Amino acid sequence: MKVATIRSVAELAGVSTATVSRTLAHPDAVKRETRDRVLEAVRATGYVPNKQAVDFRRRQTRTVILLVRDIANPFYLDIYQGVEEYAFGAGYKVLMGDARHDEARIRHYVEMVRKKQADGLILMTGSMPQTAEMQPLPPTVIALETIAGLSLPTVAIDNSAAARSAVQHLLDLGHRQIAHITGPLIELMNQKRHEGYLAALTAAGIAPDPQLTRSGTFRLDSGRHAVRSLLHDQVPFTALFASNDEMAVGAISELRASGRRVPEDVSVVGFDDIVFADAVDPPLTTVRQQRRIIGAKAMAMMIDLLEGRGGTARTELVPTELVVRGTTARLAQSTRRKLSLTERA
Amino acid sequence: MKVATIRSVAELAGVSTATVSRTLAHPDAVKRETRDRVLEAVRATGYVPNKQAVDFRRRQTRTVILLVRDIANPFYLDIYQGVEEYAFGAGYKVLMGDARHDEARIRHYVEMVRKKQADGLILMTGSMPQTAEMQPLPPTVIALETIAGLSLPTVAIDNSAAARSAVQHLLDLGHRQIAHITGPLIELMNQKRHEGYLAALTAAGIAPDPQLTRSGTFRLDSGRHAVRSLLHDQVPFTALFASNDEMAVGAISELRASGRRVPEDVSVVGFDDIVFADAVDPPLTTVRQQRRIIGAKAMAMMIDLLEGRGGTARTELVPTELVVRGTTARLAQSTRRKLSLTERA
DNA sequence: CTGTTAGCGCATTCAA
DNA sequence: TTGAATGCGCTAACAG
Repeated sequence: MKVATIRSVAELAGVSTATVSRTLAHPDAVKRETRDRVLEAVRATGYVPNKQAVDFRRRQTRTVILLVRDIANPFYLDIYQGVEEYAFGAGYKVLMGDARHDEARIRHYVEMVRKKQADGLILMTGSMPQTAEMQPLPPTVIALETIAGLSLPTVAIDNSAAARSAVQHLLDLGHRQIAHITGPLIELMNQKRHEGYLAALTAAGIAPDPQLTRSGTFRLDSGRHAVRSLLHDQVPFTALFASNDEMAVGAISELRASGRRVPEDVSVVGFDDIVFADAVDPPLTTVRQQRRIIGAKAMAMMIDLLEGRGGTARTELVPTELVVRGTTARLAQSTRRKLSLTERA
Repeated sequence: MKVATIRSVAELAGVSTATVSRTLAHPDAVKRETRDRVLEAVRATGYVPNKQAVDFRRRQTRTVILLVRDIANPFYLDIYQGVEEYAFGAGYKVLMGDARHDEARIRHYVEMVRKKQADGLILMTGSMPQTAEMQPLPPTVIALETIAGLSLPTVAIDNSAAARSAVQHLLDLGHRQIAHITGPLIELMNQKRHEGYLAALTAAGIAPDPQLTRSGTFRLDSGRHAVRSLLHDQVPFTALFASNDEMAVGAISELRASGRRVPEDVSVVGFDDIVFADAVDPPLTTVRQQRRIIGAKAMAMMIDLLEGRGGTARTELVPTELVVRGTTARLAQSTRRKLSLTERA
């Protein structure tokens, strides 16, 4: 089937293609009468401007790549939603790219910008190849990550403060022996969360016990493993802070398997507030990251960057929020007594 | 910063732009010596072909739109992964569009194909506006859905057989009073699942009790509501089949709240095998849909369609699989006795 | 095997 | 206010 082009419209309306173009882009630069004739011809032909040609001509793609660590992680879905929503409104498209911790894939997506398949890059990976051929960097915004050696517009949360509030909640409930399952500590984000944990304890006059910290991988199983290892080492604890919800869920499952109840015997706090945090039983107390807002903000910064309102590399903080649900409870007297006995023994 | 074009490469190599183009696209249609000179010039200039120009010239976008009902549903994420993976390998891009049960949004994404922003459409919505201006339809593949009045290449599962296997599992465990929480029955998919449920019962010589069927919305809460309404109506049941996992999780949570244990008092089977099916406690018995495979297959069909190996509108079935985990158990003697007493009373 | 030519569909000068 | 002319960057006839 033949698609109408600007030429066919121009011929039908008896004007030049330039006038058709103008009528559609700047209607008030065209005499009323001409405009009506053109619009009528547009209607008659069913003409729809070929966006590919328009974008080519304007040397823009109106496409942004959202590059994430792992596309299968629902966490990024919410981010994507925020990005897409904002982009949709502004007439942009969003391509989600899966980095998979694979340099080649990352490189591929960065290359897409050079190949004019996208205008910019929202990075949610912890790294980026910085070879010479990657220079200069495309318009880039970073979300929730930090990339060593790069200073770019960033939307972030205060990981340390967020972790601290989670641990403070446990302290407020009377807990003193609080374990931490961290994320991979190579990443600054996870170091920050651990710092927050330590800071909360220290501020409460508790000397952090290194035995209480176990490092995980963010995967559910690593939450299980961490608990198993804590129990194996017979480290007493009445509460546990996990640096993400999946590990928290894994931890709870392992605690149960060992005969401990949550929250009666052990309180658990997660991080992220993923979709299922509210659905597990009991519903998970956790630190909420407003992912859609984070996504939308990143896209907004991206558009600023692309459309010249760039400003300098600033960082915008999105607030987090502790959501108290069913996995945390006041430290029970009995537990407290039992533990003191254990300690004395 | 200036980007090298094919012209600059041609000048540096002392050849025509056509030769540069050829060298890159059909290397062996070029004399060895020339080729080397061109490649050297490419290296020297850091030339990368402008994909936008290439695609424009070839009137293709190498982009496919994956249009889903609700982008926030992690279910589609796995589909997306399958689609993206296959597309990545074939040099295609994938744009995920959010239909949100909104005709206007659907129309928008269908329009994108007409505007040459995408080559084709993978539909995962239950409907599609079929106004005159939407004709003719763009290259379209349907996944896991059926759209009334449209006969298009489709990748599907056998919903009826899958549901039947789930219910058969419950029958095998000795259950006779099996409830079904359906998805929205306007959709063929959900009718089919309900048919499978009925067929399994009938084949086992059980007359289905309409009271045991409750319709849900696929959302977690509707699982809760369905159970609440079953209990309120005092319909006895020892097992429950939910047409998706979220409703199953909601149902379990409500069963627990009412003092019933899963699976000791009530067995539960879900549908989908979403990421969290394995993480809830106890892990959910469910029907697995191989979503990545479904996605990949849909993309494969799309490419066939676009690249002319189209064939006719065929349907490919992807097998499902019952995954037995912890929420189903043999009907307990005690329960059986209690129920008979109830029935007699 | 290579160069010349001719667009793809559109937006944007520049003149009129 | 409008039209003619130009070219974005590239590929694909066609001729040589």
